[in-house]
Amino acid sequence: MSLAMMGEQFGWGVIEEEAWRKGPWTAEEDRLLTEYVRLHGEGRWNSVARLAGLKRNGKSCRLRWVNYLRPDLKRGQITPHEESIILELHARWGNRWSTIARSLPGRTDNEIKNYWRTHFKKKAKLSPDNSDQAKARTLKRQHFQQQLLQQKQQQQYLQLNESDMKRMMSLLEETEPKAPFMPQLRQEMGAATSCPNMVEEQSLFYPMGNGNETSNEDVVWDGLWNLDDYQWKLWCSKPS
DNA sequence: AAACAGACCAACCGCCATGCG
DNA sequence: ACGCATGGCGGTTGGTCTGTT
Repeated sequence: MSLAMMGEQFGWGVIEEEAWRKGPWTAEEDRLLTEYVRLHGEGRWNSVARLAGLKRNGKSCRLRWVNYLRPDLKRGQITPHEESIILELHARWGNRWSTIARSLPGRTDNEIKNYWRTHFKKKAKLSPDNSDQAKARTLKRQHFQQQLLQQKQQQQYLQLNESDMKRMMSLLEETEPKAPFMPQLRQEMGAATSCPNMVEEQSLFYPMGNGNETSNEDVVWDGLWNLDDYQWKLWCSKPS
């Protein structure tokens, strides 16, 4: 007899299924969770589930909020600059995604993890020709998704009321000083990071720019697309 | 046009650390 | 000191979409 059948026979499988919902979140669930967090703040995730009337466990609620519903999330495609930071920090820290994410405000560890896995883990295995094709395909896809996202964000902004805006601003103010890419700090520390391995061990300085940087840097990173791990480490250890 | 392969990403799972009674 | 609850993290899975054959 399977576990499922036993559960059905004795009832507990059914009870369990009723207790916690799984799978994709509905718009209504998102609304309930967002509303609850807006009123009571983050934390106590198990209570959130109960008090907000959600049939989701605390873990699921936290994950949904952190990875998808948080108002300070940046969303949209990773910029070349962010990409360089991800590569750089991954070379330094390995798969410590949450640590890497802290240096990229508005990005989640899950997002970075997914990005790295799809863009870099397999990238090294591809031949140059396939790599070009894949990149072109990815860019095309990203462009399309970006358009959709912009439309969605515009709609969301229109729906934001004043209190939402205030909350967002206070969140930004809270996170701003912790951001590791403050130009004045960079000056004070005299950091010159023309090569990834020259970043300070604990103090990180990553000017994010506006995502429109192109030209030389893009050319450099285009070349890096095809580096495998070993080549990448060699490149990192190059004197500038 | 349909089948297939690969890319992408949301969500789940298991483990570990921490805080609290 | 111990056990429990909770939150955080990294790895993995599964569904969907898109491009290729």
